[in-house]
Amino acid sequence: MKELLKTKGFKMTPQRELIFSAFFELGEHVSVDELYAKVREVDESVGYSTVWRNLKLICRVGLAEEVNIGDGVTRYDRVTHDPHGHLYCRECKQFFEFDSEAVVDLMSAVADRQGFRPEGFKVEIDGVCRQCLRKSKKDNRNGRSGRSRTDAEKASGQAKG
Amino acid sequence: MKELLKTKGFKMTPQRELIFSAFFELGEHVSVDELYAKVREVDESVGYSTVWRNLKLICRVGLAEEVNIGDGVTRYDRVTHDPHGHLYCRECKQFFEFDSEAVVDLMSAVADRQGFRPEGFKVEIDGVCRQCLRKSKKDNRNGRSGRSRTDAEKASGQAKG
DNA sequence: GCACAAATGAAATCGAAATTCATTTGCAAT
DNA sequence: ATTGCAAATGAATTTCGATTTCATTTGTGC
Repeated sequence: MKELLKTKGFKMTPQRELIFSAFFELGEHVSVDELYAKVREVDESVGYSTVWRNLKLICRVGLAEEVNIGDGVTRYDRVTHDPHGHLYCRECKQFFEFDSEAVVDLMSAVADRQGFRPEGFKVEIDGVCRQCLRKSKKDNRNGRSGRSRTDAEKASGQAKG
Repeated sequence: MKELLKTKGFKMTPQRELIFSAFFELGEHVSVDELYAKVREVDESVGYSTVWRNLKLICRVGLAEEVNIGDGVTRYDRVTHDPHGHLYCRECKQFFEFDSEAVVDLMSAVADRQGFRPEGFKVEIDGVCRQCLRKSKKDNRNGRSGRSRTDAEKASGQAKG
């Protein structure tokens, strides 16, 4: 690791070491804030911008890549040997992963057909996960209803959503 | 269209009508700014927030959905009957599209396997498009080189990227 | 040790997204 | 056509994540 950085002209500092290892201890889909919190558990003095810059650095050297699901927060995924896609549950806001040889094959087939050189892909399926499906079924049985705001009310910017 | 809105409790206004039709005149991957510009060509008095809110409304009623490629700008895609994926060229920053029955099938297969109810999916392949591949080959032949900044220089936040 | 580029931390800045608020407008019921 | 009122509008503002600035400190090669 240290060598990977050195050969590219980067220095190794205590903060950097801490940030890197913290990133790899956390799972996938790490946001800057999450990483920052994790790092601060160990060393209170590390600055936010240092965490941010090092997260970018981790990407730059090819150990992670950005993931965007559209909630306004960029997350970072460790680059593994097996590419994967994401299932995102709209109810519980959680990520699930899936690996699929088939997806990879399909992606390259599609790219090939258009003379496109693929360098990476992102596959995201939005929906509702098993747990939440169960839960909402139960809620329906118990007769949960009560809508408080009309569609129009929600659409206008009059209240926090 | 007018009816679709009415049934959901929304009113039709001149601005809304203009914004909706402008959105559908523009192609895919429309940003708020693009739509705003388009709308202002016709009516100088329409406000930015009105455009923004109506673009959200278009999504809310299911006629469009957000697309995020990670460049910090949210774009909106018209929802068509045939779902599609995106090819994004890292060189020219352009989008290309592809349709594929196979992708859809694969997506639902993956979701099924995990008891996940899919409501939508996003497939993005990043890479380099045909044109840019050609261009970079040519550049190489002409001996373009010259690096001005080290990796470390680019990684630190000292200069605009 | 010395030189010097790289790295750091605090604060400032940027920009897209979202909201506030005073005012206007669509439209359903008179 | 008038009226009541929620929805819609536009300008300005706020929010908030991402990114940069800058003065200072720190690694590394010599």
